[in-house]
Amino acid sequence: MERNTRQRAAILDAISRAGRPLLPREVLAAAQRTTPGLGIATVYRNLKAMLAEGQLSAVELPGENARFEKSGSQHHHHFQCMHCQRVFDVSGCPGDLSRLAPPGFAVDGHELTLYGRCKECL
Amino acid sequence: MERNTRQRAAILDAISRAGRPLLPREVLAAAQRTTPGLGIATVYRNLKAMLAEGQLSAVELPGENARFEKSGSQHHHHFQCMHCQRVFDVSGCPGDLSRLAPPGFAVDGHELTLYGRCKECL
DNA sequence: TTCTTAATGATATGTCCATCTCATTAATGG
DNA sequence: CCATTAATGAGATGGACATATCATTAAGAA
Repeated sequence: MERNTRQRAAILDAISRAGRPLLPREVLAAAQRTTPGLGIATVYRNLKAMLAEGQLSAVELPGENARFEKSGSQHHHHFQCMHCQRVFDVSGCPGDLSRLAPPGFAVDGHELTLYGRCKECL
Repeated sequence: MERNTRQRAAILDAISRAGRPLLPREVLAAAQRTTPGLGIATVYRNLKAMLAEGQLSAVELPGENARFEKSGSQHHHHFQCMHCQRVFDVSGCPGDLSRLAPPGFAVDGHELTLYGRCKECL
């Protein structure tokens, strides 16, 4: 990944514009609007590369494949719409949750997912 | 699933004794101790059936396959050890998290996963 | 105990996602 | 503008999990 290709730019642009974590197939669909002919293999290749470079972050939700969003935003969590299945960022965080763990367990991270209906699906 | 087979009993017993959510392959391994020859297909069949009957509940964690635990326990969350990968129940809950969602979004559920080291892996 | 047939066990098959292969295309250096 | 070769696109292949198939076994009724 040493060249700036149209495809790579289109992929990053698609994720940036979305403003929410996208599945590889969503990235493909979005990027194909500016770059017809774009292949799924190229999407996976670039997602993997940009992940390694730290340009993108992976978002894993229960029972879902990894989604990708731009890195840089601070600690946050996610909301999944139970109707359209799309995932959105949520800014807040309940804070320290160590107290919830059983005695003798060391907590050093957490993931939180909210479920419900997004604005468009209400 | 209308008959009480040794296999079915062994599967439920394995999950009960574990006291934590088990992966299908963990269920197989545990149940084979009392029922050698038990097949993975039987495990999947019975997990699915007991899930449908409400006897078991599925536990989905980010990036993980579904695990299974006995139903009945009240609202709770899970802890995954980053060393042994095992999953444990945690009793508490941070409470109402609706406030975290973006305006116009309706929250009606949440999942929380804690990560760290379990007692045995510290 | 015998009979009926649901359930099992071994393995084939299916599914979904991700990666690999390789001929072709196109991004940079000169 | 050319030459070099990284990157792409199409499709094959891989891998992990889950389900389907079917001959065999065994649970439960009589």
